[in-house]
Amino acid sequence: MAYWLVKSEEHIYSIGDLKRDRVTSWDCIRNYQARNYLREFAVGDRVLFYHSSSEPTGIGGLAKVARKAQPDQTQFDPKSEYFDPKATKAAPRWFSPELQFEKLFTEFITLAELRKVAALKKMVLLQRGSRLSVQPVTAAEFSAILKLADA
DNA sequence: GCCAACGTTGGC
DNA sequence: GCCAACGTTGGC
Repeated sequence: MAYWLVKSEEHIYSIGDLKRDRVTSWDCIRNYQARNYLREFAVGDRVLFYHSSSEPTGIGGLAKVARKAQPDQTQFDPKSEYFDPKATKAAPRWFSPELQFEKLFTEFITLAELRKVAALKKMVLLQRGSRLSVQPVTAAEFSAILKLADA
């Protein structure tokens, strides 16, 4: 089983929204490295849900991969802001897995708190200038974060 | 709102 | 294939 972290701007789609929806298609990702990771998502993988552009920023809870990545439908829709004229149904460019709500942390874990944890020093999220919106997480990092969340 | 860091685009 | 210009992300 693999572990991941996905970022979402809180005001656009929050862990609370995922709790309400129960399941959502993780679409509109338009970055090749993130896309490559999304294609590695396997059913049952666990996902840390990170809020960016929030006050404070940090990890709000957990999700689980409910379905492996399928072609992201927004790339085919000329009316969508995420339309990609170079994508075709035969050769889709962008993919989206489905995420299922797992839990809301009772204690939101802020970025500042994450930075204080020695075991997380090498976490992708905490590296200088890390803007990637889909990131791999190691098993050790994942369990250190669960411990912080008391989950 | 600022701006550093990074990704993407496109001319050559 | 290089690289300058430009756009975006995201913390502060």
